Amino acid sequence: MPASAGVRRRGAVRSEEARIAVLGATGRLFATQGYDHLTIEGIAAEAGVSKQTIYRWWSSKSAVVADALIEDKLLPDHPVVPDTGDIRADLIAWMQSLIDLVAQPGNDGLVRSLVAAACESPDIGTRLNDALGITATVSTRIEAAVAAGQLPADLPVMEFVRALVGGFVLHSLERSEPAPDIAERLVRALLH
Amino acid sequence: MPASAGVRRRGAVRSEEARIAVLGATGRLFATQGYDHLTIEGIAAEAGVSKQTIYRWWSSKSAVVADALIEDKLLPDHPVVPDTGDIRADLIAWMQSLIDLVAQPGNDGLVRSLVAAACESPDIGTRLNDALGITATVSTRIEAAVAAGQLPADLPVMEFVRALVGGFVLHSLERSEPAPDIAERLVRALLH
DNA sequence: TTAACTGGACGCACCGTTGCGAATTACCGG
DNA sequence: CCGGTAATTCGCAACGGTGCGTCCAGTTAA
Repeated sequence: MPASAGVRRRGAVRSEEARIAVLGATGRLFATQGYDHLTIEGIAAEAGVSKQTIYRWWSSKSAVVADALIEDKLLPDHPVVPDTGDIRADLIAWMQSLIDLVAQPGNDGLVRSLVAAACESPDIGTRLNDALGITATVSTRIEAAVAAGQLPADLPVMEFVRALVGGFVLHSLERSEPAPDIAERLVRALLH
Repeated sequence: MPASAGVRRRGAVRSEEARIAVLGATGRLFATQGYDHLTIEGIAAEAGVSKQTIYRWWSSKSAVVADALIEDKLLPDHPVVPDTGDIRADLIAWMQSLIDLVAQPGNDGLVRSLVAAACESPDIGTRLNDALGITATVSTRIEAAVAAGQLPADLPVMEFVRALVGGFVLHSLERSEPAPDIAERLVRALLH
């Protein structure tokens, strides 16, 4: 009798090795080529796996990317918001580290790729938030500032975070020359 | 002798008719299918034009889209920021009309398509700003508010606009249930 | 004469699907 | 306990379809 309540399955079991290989290959190709040049056939080749194995378990390119995102195969470590008690300085420092991150060579198209992926699939958009933890880490810091009386109690935290991140995203998409004080200006636009 | 200083060209001249047809077809297909399902072959067929004619004058899909954007073939009329003297109310009204615009049936994927296009081509991102006039119309209103003393004199206007629009974009990408007071909350996140 | 146009064809890449043989794993009757 | 059978996985290979970007031939217009 099966230990679990699930119906007993018959036949070969899913290859964990193949699953890992696919997600790893997706991460590597995503990093080097970006989202839009990512292909199922390319992933299959890189992973040393048959195309059918991918189609059996994932419904689309965006589904694979979403899973790779969850398993942290896609992104380098992302900065967390510091908490020195000075909300403005903390946000500026965090924003600056974000900007430095995407300014590193090899990360040119990172934001672009992530946004493109989010455009294609509703899942990715929401999972991006969860996986990156951006919303979580920033909003807890904001709420702490609200509790400390540094920000008004009725501040719509969710929308504040969205405006902050959205400003960063638009800035990245414009690919303009990065003004050195852009982090400070962006935060000051929100905290005046 | 040619009137202009340019070297006299021989042979047929570029067909303005074909150019207009291409940009018009691009606008129609963009509206109905969105950016990512837009194809050169589809545009050629819709415009009643040979594929070669498109490739002769534009280098890529994004180039065609960028040109269509410039000629105002892509977007419905976009709202302008009112000026009642109350900056907060004006911004909320404007943001609400933006939200209503993309909430209309048929405009579901509009923001998504525009952002996807902006991801693919640097031109489109910057031209989007110019063509929509978003940056211009909002920032003049903001500057008026600054002049009226309703906003601090050292407010980074550019970044303020980016945060506002960016918040709207991220909200659109998430495709979540649109909270009825989202416009008011977004503006309040910036103006507290 | 020269350049732009149409129409059609090409090879290439990738899509998403299907069929096949081989391997793996549970069940079931002897 | 053992061997057969059914179910399910895998890899390999092919299919038709679509769009890409290019090229060529023939026609039309300055």
